Amino acid sequence: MAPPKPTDTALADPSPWRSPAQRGRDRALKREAVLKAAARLFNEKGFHATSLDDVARQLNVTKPTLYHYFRSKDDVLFECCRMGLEMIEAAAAPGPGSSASGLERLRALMEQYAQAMTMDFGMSITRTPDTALSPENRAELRRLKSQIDRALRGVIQSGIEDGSIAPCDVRTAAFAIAGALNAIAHWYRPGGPLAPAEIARQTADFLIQGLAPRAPKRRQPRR
Amino acid sequence: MAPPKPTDTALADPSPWRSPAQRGRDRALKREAVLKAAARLFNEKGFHATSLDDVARQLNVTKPTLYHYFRSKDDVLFECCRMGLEMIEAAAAPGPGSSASGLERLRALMEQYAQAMTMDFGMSITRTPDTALSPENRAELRRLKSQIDRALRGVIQSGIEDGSIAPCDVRTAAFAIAGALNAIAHWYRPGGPLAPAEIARQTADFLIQGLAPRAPKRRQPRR
DNA sequence: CCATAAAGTTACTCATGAGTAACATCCATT
DNA sequence: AATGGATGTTACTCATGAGTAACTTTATGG
Repeated sequence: MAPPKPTDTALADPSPWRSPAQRGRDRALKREAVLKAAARLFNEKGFHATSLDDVARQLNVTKPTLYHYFRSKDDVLFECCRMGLEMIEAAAAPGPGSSASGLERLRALMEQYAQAMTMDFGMSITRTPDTALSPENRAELRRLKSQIDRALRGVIQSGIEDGSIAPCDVRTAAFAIAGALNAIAHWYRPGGPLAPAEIARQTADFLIQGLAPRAPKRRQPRR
Repeated sequence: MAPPKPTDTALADPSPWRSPAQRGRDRALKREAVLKAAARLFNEKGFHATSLDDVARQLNVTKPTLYHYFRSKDDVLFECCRMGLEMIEAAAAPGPGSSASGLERLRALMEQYAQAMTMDFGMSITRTPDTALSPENRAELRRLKSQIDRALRGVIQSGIEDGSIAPCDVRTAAFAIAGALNAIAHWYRPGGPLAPAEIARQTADFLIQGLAPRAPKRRQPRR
C-alpha cells in the first residue's frame, strides 16, 4: 500500500516556509512536475492505459489536485506534446542569419530533433496518437507540427539551392527525415548501447550519406 | 431457369442458397470484412475512439454478431496488424536465392514495405499504439516485427558485404529506414498528389541516394 | 422432419476512469 | 483575529463501451 519508492521528482527542496515571490514559482514547478510524471507514464503505458489517478499517485497527491493545474487529462497530454514540439521548433527556428550551408544547418536541425525524441516530452509527440486529443488541441498541435515541417522543408530547399543538398522531392524528403527521426522515440531506451548524441549523429549521417556507396575520392580510371 | 451449379468463386452473385463448401468460405469472407471495416475505422478515428458498435454499424449488423468472429476488440486489432505485418514479411522473406545485389533486394523490400503502409492493414501497424493490446498479443506482434527487423538488417548486411551498400551501423540504418517507411502511414492520404507506387519509389530513392549530392557522372563501383 | 449448430437480435451487466462537490488547511493580507 | 484565495482531501456522479445472457431464426445433415 505504501509507495515502495517515493519518486521525488524535482521537488527536493525541504524549506518549509516559502518566500512571497517563491510561491508563484512553486506553482510553475509543480505544474511541470505533473507534466513530467504524466509524460513518463503516457510513454511507458500508453495514454489510455494511464489514469490520472496513476499520475497523481506517482506524485503523492490525489487526482483532484491535478485539476488545480490542468483543466482535463486532454490538456495534460497536449501540454506534454507542446513542450516537445517547442524543443524541436527552437532547433528549427534559428534564422538564416548563419553563414552555414543548407546541409550543415539541416544536420544541426536533425541532430537536435533526434535528441529531443529521446526525452520524455519529445517522445510524447509520437508515442500518443493525436486522436486522443480534443479537436481544438489536435488542431493546435497540427499547426505546430506543420510549422516544423515548413521549417524543415525550407532548410532542405535552401540546401538544394546552394548545392549542398542533392535535388530531390522536398516534400517526400522532409517526411522521410521526420519519420526516421520520430522513430527514435519508439526504439530508444535509456539503458541501450547508444547515447542520445550518438543516435543523433548516426541517424543524421545515414540520412546524409544514403545507402549507396559513394565513389572514392580519386577519380575512377575509365574502364 | 434452374440455376446451374454455381462456381464457388467469390463473384458478386447474391444467390440465396449457399453451396456446402461455400459456407465456410462465407465465414472467412465475413471475418475479413469485419477486419477491413475495423482497420479503416481504427485508422481514421483511432482505436480507442472507435467502439465495436461503430464497426458493427458500418457492416449493418449489431455488436454481438462480431463476437461470433472474434473473441475481443483486442483480437480484432491484433488480426489487423498481423495481416499488415504478413504483407511486409512476404516482401522481406524471399530467400537469398536471387542473384540480385543487396541494394537491389533492399530497394524491392523498401518499395513493397512502403506500399503496404498505404493500405488499411499496413497502416494499422503504426497508427495504433501497441499499448492497446493485451500482453500476449503485444508480445506476438513484437515477435513478428522483430522478425521483419532481422530480415531488413540481413539484407543491409549482405549489401554491405557485396559492396552495393555503404558500410554503416546496420542497426541504426534499419531503424531509420523502417521509421521513414512507417511514417508513410501517417501522411499518405488516398486523394493526395502521389500514388502509392510513386511514394514508394521516391522514398526508396531518397534513402538510397542520401541528402548529400553525389559526384557527377561517376561510374558505379564494381561489384 | 426433426435435432442441432450457426448466425443474428434485443436487452442487459458491470468495470473503469474522467470529472465534480463539498469540505478542510494553510498562508498572506487587511 | 477575520477574510479570502490558493491547495489539497474524501467521497461521490455519471457516461461510455466492452462483453454476456437469453432468445429467435435459418438451414444442414442424419
